[in-house]
Order: sequence, then C-alpha cells, then structure tokens
Amino acid sequence: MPELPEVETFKKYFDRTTLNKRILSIEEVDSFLLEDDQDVQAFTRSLKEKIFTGSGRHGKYLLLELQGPKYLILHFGMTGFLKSLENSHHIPDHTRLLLRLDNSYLAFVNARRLGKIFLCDDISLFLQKKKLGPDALSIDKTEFIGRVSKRKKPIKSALMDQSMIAGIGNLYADEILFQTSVHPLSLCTTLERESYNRMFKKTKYVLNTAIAKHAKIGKYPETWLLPHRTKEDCCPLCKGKMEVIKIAGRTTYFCSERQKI
DNA sequence: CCCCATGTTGTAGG
DNA sequence: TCCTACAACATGGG
Repeated sequence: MPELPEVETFKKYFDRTTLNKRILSIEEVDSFLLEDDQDVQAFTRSLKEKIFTGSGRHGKYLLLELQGPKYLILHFGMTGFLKSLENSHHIPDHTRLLLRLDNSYLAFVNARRLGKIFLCDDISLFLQKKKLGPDALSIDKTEFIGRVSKRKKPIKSALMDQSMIAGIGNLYADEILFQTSVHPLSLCTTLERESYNRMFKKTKYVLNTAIAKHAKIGKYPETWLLPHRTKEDCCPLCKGKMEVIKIAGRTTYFCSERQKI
C-alpha cells in the first residue's frame, strides 16, 4: 500500500490515535527490521517513557517525533500499515513492532518484512543518508522540472527515483503519466516544456486527491487509471485496450491511444 | 509448484 | 566519476 498518499494517511491516523501519548513499554520488536542490526535493548531503552510530540512525513517515510528530540522513523516497504488497538487481545498478524501507550497500543504491521525501523536525532542527516530528493508535495515547479528533465532514462523511472523526487511509486507514477498523456517510456530529455508543466500540475493533483480520499483506490474518480488497473479492464476515457509492459522491473499500465511516444 | 506483488539497495557495466 | 539497469531481498496470496 505505501506510496506517499498511503503514508500520509497513516500519519493522520497516527495523529488521531497516538500523538501526545507516552510509550509505556515495547511489547514486541522484530530486530530484523532494525537498521544495521541495531541492538534491541538500546532501541527499547531509547523509546521507553518517551512521549510522541509530533509527526511528519518525507516521501514514503513516516517520521514520528519523540521527546529528546529524537525520531522513530518507519518505512513500510511493499506492504503494511499502522493499527491502533484498545487492548492486546487481537494483535494483527505480522505485527513487527508493538508499543504499549497510556491507554492503547500501536502496531506496525509489515507482512513481507521489507519495511524498516530507524531511530535518528537529525532528520536532515537521515534524508541525506537515504539520498532522498524533495518531497513530491513540497517541491516547486522549477525544481521538479530541473531535476527530472535532465535524466537520461524513461520518465517513469525518473518519477519513481526517490533521489529525484520522494514519494512517487509504481502505481501513482502510472496515474500521473496517464493523466498527463505521456508515454511512460518517453526519455526525459525528449519531453517538451509543456508536457512537464502538465506533469507537475497532475502530480500535485493526483497526490492531493488521493490523500483526500484516504488513499482508497475504490474512492478515486472513475476517469482515473488506478480503478481500472487490471489486465481485463480498458481505458476509462477512450475504452481502448490497456497496454501492460515492464519498466525498471515494475509492471506498467498505460493507454496506447492516449499516451504516445 | 509457479508467478505476482503499492520498495530499496548493492553491484555490474557503460 | 557519474549514471543507469537489474537481481536480490522476505513473504503471502492467487
């Protein structure tokens, strides 16, 4: 689930359920997800008794601020979500981190274990270390075009490159290019200024709309690609057949009628 | 059993 | 050196 709109939705869920609460104990932690085999004891010690004082997000990373100041950073990989529980009776399967709070629990669920748990006290250092570009919702037009247009690779690869822009993944890249009417294999250097202007606007629109719909694909407009992103379905705008190809190892859907090279 | 999956990263090659 | 492509990773579901 977790591209930028999903992670933003998790952030809002965290704010509703867990912000300003104190961590009483760490009930479970999967050390496999801790960065660099960090020591579980040390990890536990730095969380215990701390209060969550804020939250943020950069790209697909959820930043949870603790007294200290210090940050607990969660990355969901290809699967996962947060779940707040009233008690410890029905802990979700594949819970990799379980925090006991004042009067609730917070579970970080991550079936495929491709997620990661980090602790850090300097966010900008962390972003640097992860080589993350500006967040897709904060970046301005000049920087967006400046960063992407010089790449010598397909536009879809560039949109998904977290060091260019942080937050866009496989699904939303397909949606943005569909709405921009740009072929996903177009080389960045060959696209016109006008295409980039449209792409920039559509990036903001798609991500903001997805967040407003709580990242539920079923709630997205019928004219979007995502509700029709299956091999059986067809283009919602021209009813043409959807093309399915691989780009950068990822399955890519597009309309061959509307998205020409 | 086989293939696929909303992601990142180390490494190979140009 | 800088950039791009891609296998590998871990696990569940169809």
